[in-house]
Amino acid sequence: MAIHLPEAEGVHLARTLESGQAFRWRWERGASGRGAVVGVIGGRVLRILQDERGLWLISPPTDAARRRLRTYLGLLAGPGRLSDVEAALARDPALSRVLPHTRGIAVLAQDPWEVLISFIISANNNIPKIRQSIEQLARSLGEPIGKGRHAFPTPERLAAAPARTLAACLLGYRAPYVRAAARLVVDGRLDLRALRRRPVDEARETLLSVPGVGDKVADCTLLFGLGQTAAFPVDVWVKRAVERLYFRGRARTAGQIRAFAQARFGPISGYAQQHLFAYARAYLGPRGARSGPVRPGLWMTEPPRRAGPTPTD
DNA sequence: GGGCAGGTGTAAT
DNA sequence: ATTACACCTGCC
Repeated sequence: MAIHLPEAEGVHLARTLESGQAFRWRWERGASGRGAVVGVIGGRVLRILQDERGLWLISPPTDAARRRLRTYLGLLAGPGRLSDVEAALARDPALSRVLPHTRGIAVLAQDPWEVLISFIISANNNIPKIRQSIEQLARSLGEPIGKGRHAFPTPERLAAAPARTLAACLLGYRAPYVRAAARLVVDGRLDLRALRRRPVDEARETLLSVPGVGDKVADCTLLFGLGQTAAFPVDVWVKRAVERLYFRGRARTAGQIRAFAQARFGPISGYAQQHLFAYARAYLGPRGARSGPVRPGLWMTEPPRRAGPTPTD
């Protein structure tokens, strides 16, 4: 029998799992949020569902899995209830117009090792291929865990993988980065669990020393893997969104965008980033064109009024 | 086919 | 400190 998670009220499962934080979830019937979704958390296969009555853990129906899921959804740690975070964000005029279309995006608390490698792979790549590479990595190097799924590869397995195996995962020029990162962990020179206890700036500097990790990947690791909800990863989409919503469409550097967001959103910058990313993906085309929805997400409703939120300054 | 895709490393100002 | 440029690979 499925287990209900009343504490997940306010979480929009489809928006959360399709927000580009995690890459290993698969919908069983379309991506609309109807139907169950299957993924891997902590080396276990979980099947979950959200309907009008709430969020359900279908399998395995155990208390251990329930705790695992609750942690994963960020319902334990974090800056507070999702609705409180969103209420705070809604005090921002631009975000107040975005939020009705993006509400319910949780910031996941994932394994920092998996996040680090996944986002090294994400660099200059596209999402379908990122997913494919990660899944292939799991199939070829990860422990089988049933239902045709595999755990994310351990640092040891990844560090020891032959070059041809990584090539077969279509990592391309990122393969050496992935292997080097794995080696750092295996050698004990990169302790991701210890990073969780370090000040955010120090953790960031450490991550930046890892091959293949720049500002964006470091911030993704901080936000999705190390519980640093103040982190604000700036990718092309978020850059477009912020330029459009806050700088009248004028170009800004990624550094300027990041500094702006930190000052404006503080400890919940990461949540703001998720909403801005979702907004941009759904409504902003390449180079911030006003051509309307480019990829109308199935979970999106109608676009924001007219051409979208207006600049505030 | 040149450009793009959730950027980063490197060499050059 | 800032700015070009190349880059695996698949897709348009």
